[in-house]
Amino acid sequence: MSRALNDAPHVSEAVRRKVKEAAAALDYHPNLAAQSLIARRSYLIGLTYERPSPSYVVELQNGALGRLENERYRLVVLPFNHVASRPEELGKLLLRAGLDGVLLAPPACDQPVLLDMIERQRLPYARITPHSDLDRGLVVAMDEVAAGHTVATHILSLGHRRVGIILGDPSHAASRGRLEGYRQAFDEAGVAIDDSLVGTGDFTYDVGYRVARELLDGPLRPTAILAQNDDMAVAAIAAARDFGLSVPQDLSVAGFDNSEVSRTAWPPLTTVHQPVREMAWDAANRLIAMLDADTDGDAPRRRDHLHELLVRASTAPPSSTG
Amino acid sequence: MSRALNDAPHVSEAVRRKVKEAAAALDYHPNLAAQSLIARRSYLIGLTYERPSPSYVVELQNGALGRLENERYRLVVLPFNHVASRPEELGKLLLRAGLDGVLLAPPACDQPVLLDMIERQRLPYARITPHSDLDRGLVVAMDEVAAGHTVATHILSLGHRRVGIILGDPSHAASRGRLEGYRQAFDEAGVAIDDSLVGTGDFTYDVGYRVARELLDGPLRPTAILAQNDDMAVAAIAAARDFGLSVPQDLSVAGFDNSEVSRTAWPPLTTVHQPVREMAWDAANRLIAMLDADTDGDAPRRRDHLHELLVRASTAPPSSTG
DNA sequence: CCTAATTATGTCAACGTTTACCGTTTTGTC
DNA sequence: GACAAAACGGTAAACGTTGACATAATTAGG
Repeated sequence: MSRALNDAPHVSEAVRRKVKEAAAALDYHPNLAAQSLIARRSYLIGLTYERPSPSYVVELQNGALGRLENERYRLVVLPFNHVASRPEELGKLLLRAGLDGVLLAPPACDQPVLLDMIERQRLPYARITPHSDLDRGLVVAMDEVAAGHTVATHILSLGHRRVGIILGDPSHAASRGRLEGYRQAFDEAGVAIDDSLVGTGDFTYDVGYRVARELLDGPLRPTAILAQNDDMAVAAIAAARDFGLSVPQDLSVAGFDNSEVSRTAWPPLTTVHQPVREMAWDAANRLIAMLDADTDGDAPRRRDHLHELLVRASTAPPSSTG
Repeated sequence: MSRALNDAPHVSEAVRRKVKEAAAALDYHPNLAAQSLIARRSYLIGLTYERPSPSYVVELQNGALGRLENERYRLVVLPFNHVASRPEELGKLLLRAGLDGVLLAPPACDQPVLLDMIERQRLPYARITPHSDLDRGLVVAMDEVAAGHTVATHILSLGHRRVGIILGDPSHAASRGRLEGYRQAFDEAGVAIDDSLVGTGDFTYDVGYRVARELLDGPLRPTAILAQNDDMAVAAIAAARDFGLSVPQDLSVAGFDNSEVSRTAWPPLTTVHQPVREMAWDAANRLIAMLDADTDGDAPRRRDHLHELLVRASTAPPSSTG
């Protein structure tokens, strides 16, 4: 009888114990489908993301799992590539997955079409570091502009003036936000951004490597490179090595994300710590709070997490010969 | 009516079309809990693994997801640390998760207690690269001994004789298997393994770094290091740098796994490609074949995948001064 | 044109829980 | 010891599908 196992009131201790013993003896496990059916809950939380670096995915996942650990909720992973070009497909996938709620990482969290779909079906969702429509749904954010500003200021204050920039995938709004932060820092320092030193990557090592080579091979070789994630920053270091440049003496390189590779690279990367794990935890936390409360009115809908500049060995003042 | 939507026979085209239109208009989605209840299936596949490198996790996950992509099955991730010391807890977790089947990565796949539990509850499972009880359950394997043999032979054939070894976590049977392969190769070459040059790591960068420093600081500095995964191999390169040794001139380093870091490290690592993604795909494939067939008799229970030695720039013959 | 076969549609039990309800027993109070 | 109140245990409806079965409508064959 369900009352005994679920510690409901109005049941004697003796009976409760006997039932629990019998259940244990028979290795009885309640049927989750039946429970779901009656509770109108699947106790499944979805996590959708798009092909970024392994360390990012794992951080994201671990953050969410950390919050779910002692809950009934389970995490279903639903990676999906090229959301920008086919948001409805992802929407269908999510709606068919029978989820109670979904965590949307970039760039899916910035697809209005997708948000429309899942709102229409009343599927609760939390957005991790979105960059548009910040008033929609639960939002867990990092101020990308401020983060970009911080790292660019670091480079400029070291004295660099010819600064190369490797942008991330243009479909990720993070790329634009960080660039905007760079711009502000450059403006404040009275330095102009040289468009010929701005290259577009896609957050992968390989493309980052190609773009870095182009920057270093150009007429105005930069003395520093701002890469929009760590993988591309590591690629820039590899490219520098090809040109016989040592980091940070001949070229400073700064990354973004504080991923594992930024620690294990040589030299260790100056980077910006994105508290991905904490943000994912927070997103899961707020999502399940909303699910369990069965109300979505009161809680603050947006929460900002702080970035942190980690100055390591890959940045230094430009050499006098530079 | 379910007949119309599920394309069952005995329903007129006209009715079928009308029902489907109405369903689409109302954004109707069948309730998965009710379907699960009657089908006695949750259409959930679990994946459990233990805190290894991000790239390994992502490969594993992507392999499994690749197979599940166009199936009804969804993937639930269930990482779990320190299985060796508490296998029953993982067993309970898995049994309570309401899964149709589970993919077990190391070291969970080598816990007899765990296998006993999930067998008793008739939870189908596939084991990815297990090392003991190879006749239990569905097995997707790589011959670790052969792989260890291959990489050790490579190092020996370059002429190295003083070879340091950094083992992985002892609770992973892979560590023992690879070491056994090293032994065979050393025996064949008539070279003895110097126990003072064997250190025990745990597959992490940090511990690998510490162990590598100890090896390089000892009385008999090795001319080559065999690390049992790439993260520790990269750590060994960093340690070598601390001692003013360049790789591969003064020290050869070989890793294991062909993880992303092995490509992006400098110099790029000689390593052994473990077809993790393919094995995970295969494990998922065989598992769902078993689930869908509702029989577990006929298919071969074990399948071996091939390793591949990738010789890159981190290994070279020992310098004459060595 | 009638019967039989075929095809289409409607009905209802079943899946395994939870919860509300109702009847019974125990406990407490005067 | 009688009564009210509280505690307990049993029963049955409900959750949203599927699939077996029954019934109704159509078609084919004699």
